[in-house]
Amino acid sequence: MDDPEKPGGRRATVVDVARLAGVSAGTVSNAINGKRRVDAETRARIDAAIRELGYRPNMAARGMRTGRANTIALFSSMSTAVAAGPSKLGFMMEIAGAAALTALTRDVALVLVPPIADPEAALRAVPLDGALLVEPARDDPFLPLLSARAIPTVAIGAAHGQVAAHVDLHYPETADLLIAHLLDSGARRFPLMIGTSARRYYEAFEERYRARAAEIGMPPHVLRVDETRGEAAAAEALTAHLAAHPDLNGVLVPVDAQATGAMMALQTAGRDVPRTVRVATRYDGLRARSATPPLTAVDLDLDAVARAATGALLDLIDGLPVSPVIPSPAPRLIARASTGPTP
Amino acid sequence: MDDPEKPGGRRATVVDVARLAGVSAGTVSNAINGKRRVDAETRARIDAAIRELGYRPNMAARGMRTGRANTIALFSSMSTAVAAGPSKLGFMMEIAGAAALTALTRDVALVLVPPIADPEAALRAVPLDGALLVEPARDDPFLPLLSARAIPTVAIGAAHGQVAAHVDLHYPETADLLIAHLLDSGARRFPLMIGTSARRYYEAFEERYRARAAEIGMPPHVLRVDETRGEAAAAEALTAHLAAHPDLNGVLVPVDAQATGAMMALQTAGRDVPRTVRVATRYDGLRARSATPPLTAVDLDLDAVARAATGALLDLIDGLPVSPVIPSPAPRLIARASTGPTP
DNA sequence: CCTTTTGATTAAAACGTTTTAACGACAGGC
DNA sequence: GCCTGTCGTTAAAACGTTTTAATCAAAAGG
Repeated sequence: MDDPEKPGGRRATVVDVARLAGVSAGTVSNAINGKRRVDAETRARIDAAIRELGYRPNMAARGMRTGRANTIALFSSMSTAVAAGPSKLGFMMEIAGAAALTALTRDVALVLVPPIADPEAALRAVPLDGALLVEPARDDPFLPLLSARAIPTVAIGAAHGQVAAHVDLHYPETADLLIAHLLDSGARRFPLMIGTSARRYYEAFEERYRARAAEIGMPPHVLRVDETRGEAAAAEALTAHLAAHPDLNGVLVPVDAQATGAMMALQTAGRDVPRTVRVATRYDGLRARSATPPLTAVDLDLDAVARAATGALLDLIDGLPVSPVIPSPAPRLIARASTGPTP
Repeated sequence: MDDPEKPGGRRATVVDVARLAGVSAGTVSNAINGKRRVDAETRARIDAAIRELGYRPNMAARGMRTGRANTIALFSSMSTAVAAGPSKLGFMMEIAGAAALTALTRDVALVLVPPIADPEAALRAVPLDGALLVEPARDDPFLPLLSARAIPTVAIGAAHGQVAAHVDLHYPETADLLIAHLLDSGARRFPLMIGTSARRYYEAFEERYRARAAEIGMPPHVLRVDETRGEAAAAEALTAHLAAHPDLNGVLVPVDAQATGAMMALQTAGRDVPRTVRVATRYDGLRARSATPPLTAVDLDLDAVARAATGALLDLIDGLPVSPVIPSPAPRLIARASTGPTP
């Protein structure tokens, strides 16, 4: 089983296999990747030779010939500050795990590209067949590089029209779900806190929030808080808002790190969650689950999302048709203590 | 700046550059990776040609010639069950981020290999120059594959002698630190809860625990709990132990997911943490920080650990001498409310 | 002034695979 | 019995680098 070395010390190559099977190198190649028909009997001889020599194809050589690298990258475009802490890391990594797994089942490796000072370095290091982008901001540094190199790209959850396809994360529906639940749980006056970077997801939340607020006659307050400054900035912002609007009885904070920041502000202000203030967030990660009280959030089924995105990207690379917006499971509300008595 | 295409539509190659610079392909190669001396003036011409054509080397071709893939892999050998939940994910991912970053600064990409049913698939997909293994168990499925392929491997925090080098995670010192702190905070009778898999880190904790218990005359109780069953199993186990030993006033639970499970058990048993029972864990992740009360833990400086491991692996690949045990920062106790009044 | 050494360069080989064009054998249709 | 395909196979070309061995010019040494 472990006989990867030829007597000569060299690793077995396709011509070694060919020689042993009494056949040409081209036929071995065809037998291996089944592009052309090859006689069943010769194929058997070739398989035997492969096993005997412990042959494994040299991927670099194959890649050079085919132009394929069998590699896709997952780019985390969030700012270094956020990524450094465990803030959005959970989101990224839930996706990374599932994406790596589905890629591997199609014999493709997933390389991780964390936020990096010099984005070109990432593309210099390794050849890529495609890229996965998680909720890219409008000014994402990787996007121009990827499109300049004509690397097929699939975005997860957002696109400003710059990518071939993106999987739908249902931003408006998610916003509606959370807003409706806040209203149901008795919140009548609640601000929306979002980040300052240009993300589709913030835009969608703001749009739905303003629309619904107008419908029910709630004065809208949108708090834009620098998400790179994490919990602390969120706490400060909400504290300031509380001073100006003491009558608030809810908060909608989609970014989980900001949500826990908001909770801190509420606690130091002596507000009781959920009795006097309801809090809801978006990403149902460890952060939301382990807050006190646990936060109402939305199950986005990131596992399924990652699988869909990866599958679509691989199809795109293979030249198969891919719908520009890839469907994903509908978001599902997870009601927790932060918006009322737990069921 | 973006002119990656030759008029012909092809991407520029080394011979295109050579032609434009009026020089041979070999010289261009030498100019690029500086193996041989090349005249300053010709080098300037070559650089100009490279810029003009937007030339970027074809990594697959280079890899075929040199045998290098410019790729290392991070293997997460923990069981799928644990990895699926966010349990040990934080640990893994803190390392993944830092490792990917340091690898990129040396023009190497990091590929992520999650636990997978068929470990061979991971190695089939992509050529690897080396591998990083996070706290491998004694029967880690990847180890035999890696050594059969003679892939340089560095373990993080543990080794049963099967790898060339490993970075020291200071298991005994960490155990001593936590045990001493529990004693300082007034705990006199506390069990140790560890997982059931064969990990160096469990062994070290058990050894130190038993030694110290013997010194101070505390009856040792080691609870082995299946870590793949997460919080729930830990809660059950501690509940059972509480029934048999109601006099306990502390718990040492290095695995963070089990620590929060233990907290649940204590809460439902009506125990007050930290007043009547002190709790301490090892990994200072989101989980420990956001528990109520927050858990005393140990700062392992995983960022530095990952940098050290990655650097050593790359050195190993480059044939540089690497010490078999790579030093890393000493562990530092982070006292939190779970072991006494917060400072 | 001849011989050696050195330094910069080059042409060609090599890396291991896939693809192309060509080939022979064999079958079917007339 | 001849033309046409079809099928399986092959030899050779191609992919884009790096490396090797050779070449040439200039400098150094006597």
